[in-house]
Amino acid sequence: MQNLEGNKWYRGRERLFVAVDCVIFGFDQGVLKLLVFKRAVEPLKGEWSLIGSFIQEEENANEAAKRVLKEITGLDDIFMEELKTYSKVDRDPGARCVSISQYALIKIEEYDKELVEQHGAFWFAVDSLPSLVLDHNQMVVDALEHLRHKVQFYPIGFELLPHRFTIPQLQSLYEEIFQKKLDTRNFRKKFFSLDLLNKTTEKDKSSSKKGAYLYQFDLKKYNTLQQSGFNFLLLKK
Amino acid sequence: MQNLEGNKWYRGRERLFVAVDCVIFGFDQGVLKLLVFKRAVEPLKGEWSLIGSFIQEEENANEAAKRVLKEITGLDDIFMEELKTYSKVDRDPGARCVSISQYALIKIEEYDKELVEQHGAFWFAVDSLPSLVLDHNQMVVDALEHLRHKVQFYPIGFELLPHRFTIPQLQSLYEEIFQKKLDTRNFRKKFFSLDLLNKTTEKDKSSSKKGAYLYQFDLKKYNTLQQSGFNFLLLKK
DNA sequence: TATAATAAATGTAAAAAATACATTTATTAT
DNA sequence: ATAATAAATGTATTTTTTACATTTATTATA
Repeated sequence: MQNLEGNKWYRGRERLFVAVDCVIFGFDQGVLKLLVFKRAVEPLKGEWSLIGSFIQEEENANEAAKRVLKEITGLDDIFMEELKTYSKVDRDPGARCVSISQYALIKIEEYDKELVEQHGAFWFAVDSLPSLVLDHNQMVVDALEHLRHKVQFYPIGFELLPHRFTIPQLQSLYEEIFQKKLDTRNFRKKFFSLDLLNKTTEKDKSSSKKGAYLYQFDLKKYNTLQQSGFNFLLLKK
Repeated sequence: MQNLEGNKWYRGRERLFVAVDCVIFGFDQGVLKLLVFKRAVEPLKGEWSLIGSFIQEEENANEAAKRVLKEITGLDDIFMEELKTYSKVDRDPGARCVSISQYALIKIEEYDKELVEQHGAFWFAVDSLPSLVLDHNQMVVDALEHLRHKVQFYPIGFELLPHRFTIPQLQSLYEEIFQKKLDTRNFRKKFFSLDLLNKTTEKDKSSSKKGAYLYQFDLKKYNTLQQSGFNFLLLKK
């Protein structure tokens, strides 16, 4: 980093605390959940909060968020994107602090349950969240809105499902995200027409006698299609 | 602001410079343009740049961006939204600085031309921009991608047009944004079916002998429709 | 004052996509 | 063998999208 002495441009400018906060979604048995965190330290000890961190010297915002996610869940290599910046002057009564929210979609059966417990983190259904500190409830509302929009145009739903999943699981994910029942026949027709699912020969019999075939999302095919101007667009209405 | 002495939480945390940078779009005679700025002061004097500012003590990011926009263009009450945060450690060689990009859509005939000139700002067609400082070209690329997406789902195109505009103007705006010729008949049919345009009795004869009727966007109607789960969705492909 | 020139405005038929809707199938437990 | 359960499937109707060419209003000029 360059020596700033004598550089009028930076001299006297305010510097702010800059944090990231992670909105971590999981999909558990038909329910969309969020990982929230009971603060063990002051300030705001004992209150529910998203998981966050100040940005450190040697990392950018996304790296900070990934670091936090790794610390809490043990998970690496997760779908995570910046959402929005929260910069209201008084949003944090402790100090002037800007927070960059990042949302993550995780496969709920893969995270390290012990680690999560150690960090005082819990899963809540998104529709029955407790009151969170600062503007964290707003962050969740914004993240949900974004998720609902984005999931229609990009195949990110798979990030919330196991590597192999059934069509009923996939449908229930979309039903949960859109808060709307979908027709089985039309859902399948639509999804199969996209030609992005590979059927395996195995069935998941955990929720029926007949069992439902397991499928995998074909990311390579998607990438190829997308490059040629393909539109994922799942639901019109 | 609370006294932080004794508050372990903040003590020793790094503080960063936080700036906003404005990606200002305008639509001028069929061409999508961007307002860029020749720096008059060090550092990077003489180079092309987006217009930005450090966030000040008493303002949030959006307020900072609106302040800048007002200073440069004289315009108030402009469509402006946060886009993305740029936080790479070395993005600014002068100091560790995070920038929040904000994009604005302005009606190009309304800004204060003298003010703009005074500030060394110029309009460039987006497809022939000069090289900009830091990661500002990336900001523009990201803003364009966002604009292309958003304009399909939200009626923000009108922010770039005069209050009253013709259908040919509207169509050329979409053609310019999507970089694609559209069919006049289908374009009109689609737009009229949305029922969001009010036809006036006046014509604009500046580009044809016959003249084209002037229309206005009906924001109230849009708001009502949107609340009842309406989908703007302009183009499928 | 007729004609040429110019961009604006319009309609229809065919193809594709979305929707509504009910039965059969595979398997397990009794 | 039968009952129970969730998975899987097909078709007809409606809606939306697409492709495509001519007429209209006006001004300038011959």
